[in-house]
Amino acid sequence: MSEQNAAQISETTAEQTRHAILEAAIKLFGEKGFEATTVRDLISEADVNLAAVNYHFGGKDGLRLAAIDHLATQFRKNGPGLALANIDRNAISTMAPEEARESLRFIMKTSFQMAATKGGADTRARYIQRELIQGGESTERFFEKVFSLQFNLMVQLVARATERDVDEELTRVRAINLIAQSVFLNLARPLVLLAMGWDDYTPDNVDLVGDAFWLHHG
Amino acid sequence: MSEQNAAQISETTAEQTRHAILEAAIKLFGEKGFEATTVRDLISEADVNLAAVNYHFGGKDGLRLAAIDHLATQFRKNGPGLALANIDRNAISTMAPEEARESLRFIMKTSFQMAATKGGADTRARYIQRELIQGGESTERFFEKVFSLQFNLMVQLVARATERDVDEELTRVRAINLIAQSVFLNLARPLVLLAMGWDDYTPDNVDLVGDAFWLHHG
DNA sequence: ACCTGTATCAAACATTTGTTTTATTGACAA
DNA sequence: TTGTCAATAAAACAAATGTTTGATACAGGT
Repeated sequence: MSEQNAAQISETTAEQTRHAILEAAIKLFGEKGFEATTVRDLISEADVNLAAVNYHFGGKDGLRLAAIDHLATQFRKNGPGLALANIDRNAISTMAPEEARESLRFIMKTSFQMAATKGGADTRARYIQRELIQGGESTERFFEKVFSLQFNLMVQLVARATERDVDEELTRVRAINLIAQSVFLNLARPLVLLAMGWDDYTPDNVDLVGDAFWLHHG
Repeated sequence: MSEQNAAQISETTAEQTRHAILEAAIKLFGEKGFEATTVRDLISEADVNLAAVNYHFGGKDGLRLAAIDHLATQFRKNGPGLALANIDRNAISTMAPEEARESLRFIMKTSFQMAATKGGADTRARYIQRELIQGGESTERFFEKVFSLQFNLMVQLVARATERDVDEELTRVRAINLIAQSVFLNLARPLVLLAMGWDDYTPDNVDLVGDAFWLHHG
């Protein structure tokens, strides 16, 4: 166990810096965007040495990809996956439309609430949503690691809610349009606050938004 | 008229460079983002001298604001405002719900179609949508110059479609959620294409999307 | 005690980036 | 022709940025 201990101990302290850098990356990339965030911003936020980013992640671009993986792990545990986890996946195919709609509304409210609430979850969500629109490798990585699974569950629920088939493109686009509403309200927060005349997303505001999503079928 | 002519002629050629730079800015800011676009990228795209950006707009930041103003003008003529223009604004308040819904669907289809179709309009839309999420001065500028007017019309239509009051916050959020769907499908195009298994927004795809927006009331 | 390899640190490096400077052009008026 | 002034062009500048280098600390194994 000797060499394991050696590895363990050194990796433990190293893991702290790795973690600090990843958290800083998610925070700053989410707030200001990837290009606008400098390596010196990152190491200042994480309180580590300048060379640490290159040493541990091979560079700024490497950090970007590592941050997605890091986030994907967290996201599966604490993200909207949590809301989806309460749904019995095997039961979806036999759900009544009304029940599927209720599940969808619950998921929408919960995921938006988590994303909009201050305290870490919001910057994480903001980072993810920035990557979504970026295109390129990071978007593909995020899609397969995080988005794909949950999206398919949404599609199944929408299919039941609208009494249509899961394979229909219309069903899939409708699922996207549900996600769009939640994402936009977070990503375009500055504009939404202006349009609503709000100063911030208060609990009351979040409640109201949760009831305003369009999700009935036509 | 002598000094006017002098001004006119020189301003004419100068206006060409101004215009070329503005178009390049909208294109590149939309494609890559503001920070990721260098002044040298811009002058290369516009085929003008390096100093031209600073000479005409005072700097990269000045160009950003000027591009919004430039876009606001075009947008009022050729943007979604066109779709809204077909609606008799005075008639909205007495519209039947069904008629208001039809108007909304028409606006959604038309504006998405224009934004998704290649040929200039798409990069313009992408630029606008990037500014929306940016925050800060540019977002405020865009909100008051472009978004505000059209948003209020949407609110009025949603109010009629859902038979609720224009002053209700629920009505306003619902209007935002309509816009969200169209914006997201354009802005998150890389993700949407992955999720749908599409290569691009073909006319058929655009048609399908146009029918998939959620806008019935509940 | 000595060696080994990982991790951290300060300093420096090579580019890139936004901006400025200086010179030149070209059109129009006198 | 000559002078004037807005516009353009090429070169240079200073600051910022991602990355690399060489030295040092330090823990664990021999």
